[in-house]
Amino acid sequence: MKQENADLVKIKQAIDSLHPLAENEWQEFAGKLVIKKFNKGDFLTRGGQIENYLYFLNSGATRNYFLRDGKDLTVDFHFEGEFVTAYYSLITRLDSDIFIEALEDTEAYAMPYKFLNEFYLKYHNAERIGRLMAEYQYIKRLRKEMNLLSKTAEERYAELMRRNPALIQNISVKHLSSYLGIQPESLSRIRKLSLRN
Amino acid sequence: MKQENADLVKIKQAIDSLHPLAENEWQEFAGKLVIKKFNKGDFLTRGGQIENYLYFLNSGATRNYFLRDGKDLTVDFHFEGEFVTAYYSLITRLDSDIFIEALEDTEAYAMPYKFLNEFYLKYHNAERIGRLMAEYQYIKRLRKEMNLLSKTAEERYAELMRRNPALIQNISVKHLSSYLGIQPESLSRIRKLSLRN
DNA sequence: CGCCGAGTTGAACTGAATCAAGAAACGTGG
DNA sequence: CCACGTTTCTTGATTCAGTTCAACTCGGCG
Repeated sequence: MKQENADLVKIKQAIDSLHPLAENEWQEFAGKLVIKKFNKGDFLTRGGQIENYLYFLNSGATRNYFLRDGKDLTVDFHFEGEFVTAYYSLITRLDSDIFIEALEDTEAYAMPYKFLNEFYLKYHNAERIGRLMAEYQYIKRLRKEMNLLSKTAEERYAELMRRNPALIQNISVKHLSSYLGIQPESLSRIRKLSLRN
Repeated sequence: MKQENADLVKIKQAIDSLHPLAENEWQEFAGKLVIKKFNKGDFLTRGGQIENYLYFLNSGATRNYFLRDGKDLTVDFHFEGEFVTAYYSLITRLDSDIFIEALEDTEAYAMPYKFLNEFYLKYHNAERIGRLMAEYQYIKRLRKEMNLLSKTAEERYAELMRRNPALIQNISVKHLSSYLGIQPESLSRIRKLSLRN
């Protein structure tokens, strides 16, 4: 009980940092949250299915990826304190191309789509949070697209290293390289070169 | 006057297709729209400035691009009946990296940021339209990122050709190639090969 | 110990970039 | 309407970043 409240504080802060909810709105929202636990390697969301949840990570880390010609291509990573979902599928109610896997043991609050949508319709504040969340997701995707268009693999790696050094510690070469849009061997070589500054 | 109403029908339809507005909401929105005309080559938005408008194109076409090492890289094209803006800057109120230029003579309705934001705050329906617009923008960016990660230049060209053949007619090789993330010479070669199927 | 998957290294290959030159299309002014 | 310069497009030759395939190293674990 105390445990659960401590976790709820984190998600409440994450929401309030976008836009504050009135107390009754928050209570209603929190009442619909479902706790979910995933072991390393489990799927939060599978490709070919419709996304039914918006997740908030209490602990752990996840990877959003898709498959193409048997290859596994990483779109994004998420960590404790962040929202995750197969956003495209959540919005469109079409089958997801995106898989979300737990990179380590992960605990999340899940908000079912049905309630999320009702919540958007019922409360203007909720709708605003939905807008801000979508806008924030948009910005992430645009930045990454701009990087892919304008930078070499080496520059993309250097930038990632600068902006998110923790990521480079914890994520496998295989996953990092597919996030950067290159092969593991190439990342390995880039790393070797970048060591001697 | 009749002319103006004819144009307003288009933007009203575009909005209603996201989510309908009440009559009074629409009247208030329409009252804030400013007509702007651009000659071919004019800028709707310049890099280094804060985006102050959400545009709706009554006619014409635009290109969103950014500069890097003197190179000019295309993020997106927009045509009659679509909304355009330097979305990142509009949202964050930070300087835009994105330039928007008119590819031909273009007429647009412009909604000033100040009013747009007030409109979001004042009406739940408006906020919802803002959310849906952001979600739609997100989807476009995700799709393009997935293409850049997973497909060769040739595949990206073939897909674009399939989905948007008009674009290939009207847009210069220089702009199309930078949208695809390749050099004009490469696109020229891809085109030659794809002629003999 | 010995296996196994992840990471690294090497060598050959390839898709696309770059550099350079020519051809076609375009606009502007006479 | 033509002539000119300018930009855009194409083609060729070369280079290069990153891929592919294969072999080897390393650390963890049964």
